[in-house]
Amino acid sequence: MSSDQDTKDTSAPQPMGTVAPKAAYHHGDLRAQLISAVRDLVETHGPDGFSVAEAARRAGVSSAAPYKHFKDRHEILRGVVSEAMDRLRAAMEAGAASHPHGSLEAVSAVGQAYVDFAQAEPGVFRLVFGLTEGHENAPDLLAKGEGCFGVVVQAVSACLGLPLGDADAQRRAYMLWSFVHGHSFLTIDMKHKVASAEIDDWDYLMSISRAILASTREGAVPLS
Amino acid sequence: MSSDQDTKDTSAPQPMGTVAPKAAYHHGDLRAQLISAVRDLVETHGPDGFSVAEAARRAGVSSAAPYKHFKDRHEILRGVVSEAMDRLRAAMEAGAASHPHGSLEAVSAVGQAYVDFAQAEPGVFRLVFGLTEGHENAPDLLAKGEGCFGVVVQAVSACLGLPLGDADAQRRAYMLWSFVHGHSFLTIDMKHKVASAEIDDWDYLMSISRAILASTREGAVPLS
DNA sequence: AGGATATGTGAGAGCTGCTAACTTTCGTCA
DNA sequence: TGACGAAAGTTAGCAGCTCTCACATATCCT
Repeated sequence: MSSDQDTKDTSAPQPMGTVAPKAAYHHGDLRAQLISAVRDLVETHGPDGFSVAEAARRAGVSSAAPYKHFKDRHEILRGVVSEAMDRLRAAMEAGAASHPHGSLEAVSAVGQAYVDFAQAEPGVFRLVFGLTEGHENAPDLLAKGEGCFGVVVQAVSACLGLPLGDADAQRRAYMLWSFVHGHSFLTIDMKHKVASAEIDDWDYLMSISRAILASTREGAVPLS
Repeated sequence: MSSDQDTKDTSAPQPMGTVAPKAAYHHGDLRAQLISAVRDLVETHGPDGFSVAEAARRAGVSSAAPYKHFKDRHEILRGVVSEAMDRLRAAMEAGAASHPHGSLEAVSAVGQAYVDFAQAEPGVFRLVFGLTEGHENAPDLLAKGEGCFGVVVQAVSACLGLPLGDADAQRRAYMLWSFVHGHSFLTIDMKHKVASAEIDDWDYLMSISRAILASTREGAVPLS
């Protein structure tokens, strides 16, 4: 029930020519619109500089309306995070798919998608990894997180020619992930500061991928 | 003026035997005590689950008192961050100093200190790297951030036998840092979840350090 | 049609951030 | 020594936010 991000488009009950998103009397899809509004707010005013009241105002409803769709302010945030993780995963998969299966480039592209996301939506990115309240009680978010990690594992395994469950592939995927994650964070934290400024992401990612993956049996990166 | 973290200990004007931090009539060091209270709150209730009212309550003063020391709630947070960065830097330097100068172990120890800090104070750690409001207007925090990075650069440069300004050392230091940063974040985010759980930090860090630093001229990690 | 249900509104309780005006304490200097 | 000004605290209070409750309205199902 209550499927997320319903682009299901309730298909205007009355074909009255109201321009566009004003739509239905009973509003139609407040939920999606609220999430969208909150995403904007988080992006512009930072993760804590958001209020459900303001979001409601932007959606053109009373400040009590949101509570018909979310029990908490935290649940709204979780909704935003959930939607964001879906997009992140999609971007990662698209990145992997845009290069030959099993290639080093495919691995790098997954990382690039990650970095791109962080740079394009730093506020949301921080929100995704800054959730503390309700995080524990949100198995769906954890599942999506593992799903994202799964994309990395898949690309890495393919590149190494190892089966999906392989422990070594898993470890290297984690190494890669923590690398990309850290780079993403540092990048958005001091956007135009410090030495990191003039790093070319793609070269950087390729270097790292090569360093971590290029030599499984040559032991250049001896794990454990 | 208004030096931060004054451990300057106003040395009880009246040597009345009040046990300890109750102290002076005019309270003595509200500022430090507020920062401490907020640190606790951030740690237990998450970065946004803090209120200056609650902090004031804990310090035993009225809810208006904090505004004699900080203009904003944000400024209090910045105070906490500032203090935390001092401790982080001290820990990193201590880590480096506990191993031979220029050794790979010294580099790893810097990373270990970082990870330890993140695990010991996940809330504060997230706060440090999650600040958005006032971050721009806080050159002191940026300076401290670069100071921490400087510790890494120093250890790496020493390990590689390169001068302090060297660009290659700088880049490798950044790689290392982003790695450690990412690992720290992922570790605290899914403390007891996902594959990463049973990673031994020290082995992990040594592997990474070796991979990134061991071969400057052999080009195992060809940068740019 | 008619009730059940989902989705909206308005009023309001309780908390918070922050300011203003007042009071107490401390340091300082004539 | 005592008066004065600044520092540091207090109470009162406004505005804004979260969330709830009772009520209104639109939609759906039979």
